[in-house]
Amino acid sequence: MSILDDLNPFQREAAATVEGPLLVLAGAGSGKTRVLTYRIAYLIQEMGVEPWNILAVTFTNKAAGEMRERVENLVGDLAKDIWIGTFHSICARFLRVEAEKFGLERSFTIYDEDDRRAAIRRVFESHKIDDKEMTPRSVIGQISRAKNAMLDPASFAAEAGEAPNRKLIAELYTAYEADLRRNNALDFDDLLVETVRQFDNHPEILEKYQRRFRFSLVDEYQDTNKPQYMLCKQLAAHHRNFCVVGDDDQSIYQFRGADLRNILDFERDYPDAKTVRLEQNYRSTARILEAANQVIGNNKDRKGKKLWTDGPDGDLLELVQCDTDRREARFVVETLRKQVGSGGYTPGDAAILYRTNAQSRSLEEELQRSGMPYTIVGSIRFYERREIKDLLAYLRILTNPADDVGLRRVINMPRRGIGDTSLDHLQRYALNHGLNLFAAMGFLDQVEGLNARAKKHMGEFKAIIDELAAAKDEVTLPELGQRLFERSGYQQMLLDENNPEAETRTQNIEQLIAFMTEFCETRDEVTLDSFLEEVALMSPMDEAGDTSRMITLMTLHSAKGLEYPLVFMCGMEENLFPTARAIEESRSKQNQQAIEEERRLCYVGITRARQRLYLTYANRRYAYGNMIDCEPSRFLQEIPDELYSVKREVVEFNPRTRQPGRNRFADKSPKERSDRSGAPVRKKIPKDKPKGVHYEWDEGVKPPPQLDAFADFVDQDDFLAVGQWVRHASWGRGQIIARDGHGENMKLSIRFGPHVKKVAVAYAQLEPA
DNA sequence: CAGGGACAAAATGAA
DNA sequence: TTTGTCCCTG
Repeated sequence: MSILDDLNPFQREAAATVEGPLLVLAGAGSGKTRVLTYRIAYLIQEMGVEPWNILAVTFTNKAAGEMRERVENLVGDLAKDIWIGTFHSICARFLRVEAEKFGLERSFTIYDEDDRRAAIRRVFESHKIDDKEMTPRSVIGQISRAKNAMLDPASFAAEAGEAPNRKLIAELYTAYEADLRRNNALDFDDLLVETVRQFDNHPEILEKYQRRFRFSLVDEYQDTNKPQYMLCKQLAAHHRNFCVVGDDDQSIYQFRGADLRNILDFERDYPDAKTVRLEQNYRSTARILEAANQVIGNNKDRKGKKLWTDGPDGDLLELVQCDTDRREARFVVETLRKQVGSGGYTPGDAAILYRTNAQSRSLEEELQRSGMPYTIVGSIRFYERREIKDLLAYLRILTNPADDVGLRRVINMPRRGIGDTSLDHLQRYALNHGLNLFAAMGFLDQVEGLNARAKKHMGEFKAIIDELAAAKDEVTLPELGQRLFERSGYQQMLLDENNPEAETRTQNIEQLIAFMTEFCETRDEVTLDSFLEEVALMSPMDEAGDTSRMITLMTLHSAKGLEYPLVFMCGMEENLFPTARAIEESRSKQNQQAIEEERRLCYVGITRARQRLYLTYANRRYAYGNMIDCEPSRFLQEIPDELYSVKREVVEFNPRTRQPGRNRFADKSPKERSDRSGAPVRKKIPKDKPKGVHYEWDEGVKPPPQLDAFADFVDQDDFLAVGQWVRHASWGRGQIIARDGHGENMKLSIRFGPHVKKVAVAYAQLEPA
C-alpha cells in the first residue's frame, strides 16, 4: 500500500523516480501538480526524507501556496519545513540570509518597474540624454536583456562592436548599476543574477545549500531563463536528485528571457536523465483537446506530444464573429447570463481570456451593466495604486534610508513645500559627498543654495522618518503603518481633499493595514523587510483573491496553470493575437519564433477549458480612440472546421444606411435609442467654439450648473450621453474642459486637481431617419 | 512652488 | 481615449 497508488502508471513513475535527474514532460491537464505534491509526500512519508532537505520552486506565489497546501493535506504539519517558493522569493531569501558574507546590506529594497524607470530617468538626466533619441523603456529593456544573458556592463560593452549605440547603452547600464548600489537596491533581474554570481564567488556557501537540498523540484521549467537555469544547476550539482516538470508547448515567457532550450536540451545537460511523459489529460473534452493539438501541431520547435483523453467528446467549439469589440463584449456577457441562468453554471465556472490587458475594458463595462460578479486579474493592481505605493515608499525608507527613488517619491507627498529646485541642491550636495539623499539631509546647513524654508521643511521630514524608523522595531507592523499614515500627514491630506476619490484612497490604505495584520498572523517571522519583500514579489494572480464565486477576467498569460468549465477567448484577431509585433518579426527576421510563442499562448488558452470553449473576434475594434479594421486570427483556421458548431455572426446593421456597424447608437440600450426619436434636427457644434474653454465650480455644487455650462456653447439637447458622465462624476472642486469636436463627437474632460478623473464623450445627435 | 493648459505618446506579456 | 510631461503663470 503506497500513497502513489492514487496515480496512473506514468504519474507514478514520475513521482517515484526520486534518484537522479528527471524530466517530466507534462501536458496541460495531465495532473502535473498532483505528481509534484505526491512526489514530495512520497519522499517524506515513504523515503524518510526530512522536509527541510526538499526544495520546490514555482513561478508564482499562488502556485507555491497551493502546493504547500496540497502537500499539507497529505503529510500534515511536516509540510511547513519544506522550502517552497518562487525563484524570486527564494533568491531574495538567500541574499538576505547570507547578506553579510555576500557583502550586501540586509535591508535592500526591491525595485519594481516604476522604480526602475525612475532610476533610469535619473541616469538620463546625469548623462544629458534626450529622451527623444532613446526612450527609458528601450534602455531598460536592453539592460534587462543583458542581465538575463548574465552580462555585466563590462562584458556587455566588450561584446559591443557594430552598433554605435551600444557603447552608450553600456555606459548607462554602468551608471544604472551604480545608482542601484548607491540606493542599496536590487531589481527583479538582480535577485536572480546576483544570487548566481554570489554563489559562484562563494563556493563554500553554495556548498552548504547543495548539501542541504537533497531533492529539488522545479515547476514550469519551460519558462526558466538563463540565471534560473544556472541556479538550478548550481543547487542540484551535488546530489543531482533534480526533477524538472514542464511543457515545452506552454513556454510563454520568452520576453522575460525564458529559454525554451532549457527544457528541450535537458537530456543533453543531464545525459543520465530519465524522461517521463504525461499525455493523458483529465481536464478537457476530446474536442477541446483535438483543437489544442491541431493548433500546436503547427509549431516546429517542440518535443512533440499528443494529449489524449478517455473522456467524452463534449460540445463543439463556438466561433463567433462580432461587429465590434463592444458587440463582442455583449455577446460574451449575454452568453454568460444564459449559461449561469439555465445552463447550470456558476459565475465562478467562467473565465474570459484575452491577449492584452487593455481588452478588459469593454468587457468590464458590459459585465458591470449585467450585475454579474466578476474580478479582473491584474488590471488595476492594488499595489500599483498611488496611495499604496506612496505608503510603501515610506516604509522602504524606514528600513533602507538609502532608497533615493522611494524618498523622491514621498518627500513632497503630502505637499511640504519641497520642490524640484531644493531637491536638486540636496542632490548635488549628496553626490559631491558620496551620500544618499537621506544622509545628506543630516547636513542641511552645509547644503548650498537651500533657502531657510526648504531647510525647515526638509528637517521636519527627516524628523518624521527618524522618529518612525526608531519605532519600527518597537511596534507591530500594522501599528507602524497606522502611525506612518498619521504622522506623515498623508491621512490629513486625504481628509482635506474631502471627496469620494480621497475616501476610496483612505479605504485602500486601511486595506493595506488590514493586510499587514493578516500578514503578522499568518507568518512566523515578521519583519518590515519580509513584508516589503512579499509585496514586491506579489503577482497579479496572487492579488486576485477568491475567484471561485466570480467570473474571472485575465490575460492568457495569467491563466496559465488554471482551468475553468467555461472559457471565452476574446479578440482572436490578426495583429492582436498574434500581436502585430510577432507578425512583423516573423516577416523581417524570417523566423517563426515569435509566432510560435503566440501559438503556444493560444494552446495555453484552449487547454484552460474543461467543457465549453468560445472563440470570438471582432470586425472592428477601438484602438487609441478610433476604430480599426480587424481580420480573424490565423489560429482560428488552424482548428479544423468540423470542431466548430455553425459559425455565428453578431452584426448589427444601421437601419438608415443598411451598412454594418455604421450606427453609433447600435450599442446603446433600446431605451437610449428610443430617446432619440422625435429629437430635434442635429445642430452643428459652433466652429468658433473657443478652444480649451473651461468651466469651474466650487465644492458641493451639484450637476445642474455644469449642464448649464455645457449649454453655454452647445445645446444640451445635442447630447445623449450627458446623463452618463453626470452619474460618474464626483463633486469636488473641478473643471470641465471642452476639447475640439470631431465631427459629430464632442469630447469633454472633467478634471479634478492634476489628474483627469473622468472623461466623458458626448455625442451630437444624428438626423432623424 | 503649485496648478493649468498644450502637446506628445501610448499598449504585449510580468516576477 | 487616456496618461504623462513640459512650460507658463500667479
